[in-house]
Amino acid sequence: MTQTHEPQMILALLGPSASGKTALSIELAEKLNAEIIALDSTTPFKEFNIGTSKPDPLVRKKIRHHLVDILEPTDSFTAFDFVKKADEAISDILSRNKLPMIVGGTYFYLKGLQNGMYAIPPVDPLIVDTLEKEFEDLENPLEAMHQALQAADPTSAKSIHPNDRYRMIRALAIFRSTGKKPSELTLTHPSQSQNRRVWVKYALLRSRHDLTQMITQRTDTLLAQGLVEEVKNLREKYPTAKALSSIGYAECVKFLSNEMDQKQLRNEIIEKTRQLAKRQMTWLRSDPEVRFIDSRDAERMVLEVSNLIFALKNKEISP
RNA sequence: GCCCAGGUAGCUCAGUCGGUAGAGCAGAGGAUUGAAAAUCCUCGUGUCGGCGGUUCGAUUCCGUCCCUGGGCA
Repeated sequence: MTQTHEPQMILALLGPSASGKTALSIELAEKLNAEIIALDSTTPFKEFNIGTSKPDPLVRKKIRHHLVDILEPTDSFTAFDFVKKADEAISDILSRNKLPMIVGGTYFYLKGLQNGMYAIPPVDPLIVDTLEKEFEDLENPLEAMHQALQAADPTSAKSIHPNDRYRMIRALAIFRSTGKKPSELTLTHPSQSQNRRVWVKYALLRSRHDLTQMITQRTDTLLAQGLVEEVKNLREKYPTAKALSSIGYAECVKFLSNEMDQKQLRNEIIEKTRQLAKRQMTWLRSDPEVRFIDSRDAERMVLEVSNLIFALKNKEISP
C-alpha cells in the first residue's frame, strides 16, 4: 500500500424493493455531494419508466444518476455490462471529486462490481443454443446435462444442483467456448484502482409488515400512474424486449392477454415483489459488511459517512 | 321441499379397498459470478364439516344434522 494514492470511498445504499431507498438516496446525495449509480437490471432501459420506479427528471436534474436510460429497450444488459459501466461511472465521479453512491437492489451485480468477474470473452449464444438442442430431446435432459458437466468439470458439477438447468448450461457453455473449467476461472476486476477502494455498505431495514404495506402502496401507485398503458405500448413497439419479463411488466402482459383480471394483476404484482424482496434480504444478510439501518437514521448515516470521508482524505485510516 | 355433487393444510385439490393423510400454490429459510426483477434447493399435524352408530380401531362404512354449488319442482 503506497501512501501516494489516497483511498477512494464508495458508498452503497441497498435494501429490498420498495424500502424507500430512492427517496433516502436523494437526501443523502445532496448532503454528501454524491452522484448516484443505479444498481438495477431494468432501470438502464429507456421507456421502461413507470414499472421501474425511476426517479423523475426533475430529481435527476439535481442529482446526476448513472446507468439510467442508457440503453434502447431491445438492447441486452448483463451483469458484466453493469460491472463495466458502473466501474467507468465510479472513476468518472471520483475524478470530479464527488462521492459515488450505488443505490439499488440487484445484489448480484454489486458482488461482481466489488469482487470482479471471470476474465473470459463472451460466450457465443450459438454455443448455448447448440447445447440446449443437444439435451432437449433426451429422455432425461437434466440428468444428461449433469453427467456432461461431471465429465467436463467435476468441481462445478458438485456445486451446481442437478435441477439447476440454467447454471449447468452456463458452465457447459463456458467449458465449450473457452476450453477452461469454470471452477478454475479466477475473478478479475475491471479497475486498476480496485485496491484503493473502500466500500461502505448500508441497507435499509424494514419490518416485514411495513415492507408489505409499502409494496402494496407502491403497486397501487404504479397502476394508477398507468403501468398497464406503458406495457401495452412497449409490448407493441418492442415485443422482444427482455425487460418485459420483469416484475410488474410480465404481469401486465398477462393481464393484456386476458390471462388475469384487474384484481389478480394487482395481487400478483404485490406477490412477486414480496418474493423479490425476500430474496434481496437473503443477499443482504449473507454479507457481513452490510450495515443495517432504519430510515430514520439518515442523519446518523450522513455524519458517519462524512467522518469517514474526512478520515480517508487525511489518511488516518488505511483501506 | 326433493335429487345430485361436494365439505381434507392459509388457497386449489389428491387420497385412505377401515390402522389418525399428501401434492401444487401461498408462506418461511437458503443458494447465487456474463438472463439475476432470472433460476435453483430445503421445510407439510391438519378437531380429514358437527353429532351419533358399527368396529379392537372411523377421516374412510352407516345414520342424522349443518354448510356450499348445480339441477328439479
